[in-house]
Amino acid sequence: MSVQGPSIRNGHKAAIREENEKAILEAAEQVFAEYGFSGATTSRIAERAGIPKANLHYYFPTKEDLYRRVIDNIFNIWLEAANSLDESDDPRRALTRYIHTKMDLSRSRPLGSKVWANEIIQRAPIIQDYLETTLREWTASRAGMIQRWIDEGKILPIEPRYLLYMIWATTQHYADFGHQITTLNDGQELSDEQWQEAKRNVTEIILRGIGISS
Amino acid sequence: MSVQGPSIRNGHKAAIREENEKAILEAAEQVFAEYGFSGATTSRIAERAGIPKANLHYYFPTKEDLYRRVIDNIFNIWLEAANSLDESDDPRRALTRYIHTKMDLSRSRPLGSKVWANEIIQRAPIIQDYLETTLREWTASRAGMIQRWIDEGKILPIEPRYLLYMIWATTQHYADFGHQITTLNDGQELSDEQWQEAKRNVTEIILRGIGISS
DNA sequence: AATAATCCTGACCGATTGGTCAGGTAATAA
DNA sequence: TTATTACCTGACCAATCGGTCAGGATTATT
Repeated sequence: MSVQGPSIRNGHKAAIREENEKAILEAAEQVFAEYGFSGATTSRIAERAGIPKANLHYYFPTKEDLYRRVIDNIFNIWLEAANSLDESDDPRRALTRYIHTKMDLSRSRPLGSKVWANEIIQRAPIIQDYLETTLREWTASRAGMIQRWIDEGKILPIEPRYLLYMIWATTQHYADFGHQITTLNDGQELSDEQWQEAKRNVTEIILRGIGISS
Repeated sequence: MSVQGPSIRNGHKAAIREENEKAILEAAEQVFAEYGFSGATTSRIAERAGIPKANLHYYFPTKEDLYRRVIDNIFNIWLEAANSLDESDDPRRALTRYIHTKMDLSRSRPLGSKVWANEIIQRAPIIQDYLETTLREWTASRAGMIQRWIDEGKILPIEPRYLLYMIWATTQHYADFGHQITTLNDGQELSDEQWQEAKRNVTEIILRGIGISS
């Protein structure tokens, strides 16, 4: 978190590495988000990072290595955000916090969401193992949590999985389809007020939809 | 709709053309859905259509021509489905029908949805004009319709646009993220029963969410 | 039967792809 | 100071890209 002349003072080399890797990863996220894995080119990424292509391949030997690192970053950010579901045992509080967190991520890190979307649309050629391990476990555990709320009569009986899908779909839509939303907003990105309103609407509809009266 | 030895009898040439164009468009939808515009290659499309690449370029001079035709098909199908919103003035009936239609389309034509998703993620380089004309008009008109329901007290006050986005996001998620859903379903595609359950859950949560009691 | 129109395709084009490599420069360790 | 290590990059590679083209094969028109 600390901001200081690159890296720990001492280690000019280390600082250079850190700086370049960061620039490359940022550029890669942009290009992968926009063109998908196959459509992205390493020369375009290098250009956007402001370095020669050969230098990019010095840090990341193959395009796939770079792609994996980008996906890794995103997945970890999402996993962290996912914890917001656990911080309360009250469904209203837990779900409100989770939906808000995901909406905020769609606004602050739309590129990550797009890379993920591209990867899934392409049938997850690279990260299938994530889906089958971490994501599957996470989903099962949270579905169980929601089921308990149902059993305790805190929310109406619905299939937990389909509720989770709805939350993912709706929140990530604001990142993945941001361009469409902007166009339908007369070419203007959603203002702070509109974003607040969207969050409120999404949260209210879903909560009320599962029987949590506002 | 009629099935008969290719084309209208008479015109063997016309029949051949019809057959080949269809094969190419089908193959193109698959490949564009999976790889996006930049990632798709004409040779891969030709291969999947079972013809030489040069023959593909005989029917569709450029990759962009072919892509436009694919997008055109999808957009028209969606527009037609969109009419299901208008066939009733009762919000429950109209929205139920619309949601069901979109869910059915996500199941029967997931590739079209994926091509659209790819295009929007890439900021709609090809079809921006559709967004700014047809889609903008359609959205404004339906938002007005929903607003009228609100004014008449038939549904709770929400911003119509965000309701539409939620419907699009949730229904299209079952196409675009179908692979993720399948993986989380232990590698099995959703069965007929699960699909029915998903449709019912989605519809109920959204309707109840805007104040239409079930 | 002759002519015209359409369908078809192997071979080819310049441009771009992901990736390599030899050799140079700058920082660190001895 | 002298090795040693790490960083950097122009030039290059085979493979593939979107697209062309000459010319052969079929079908339609006269």
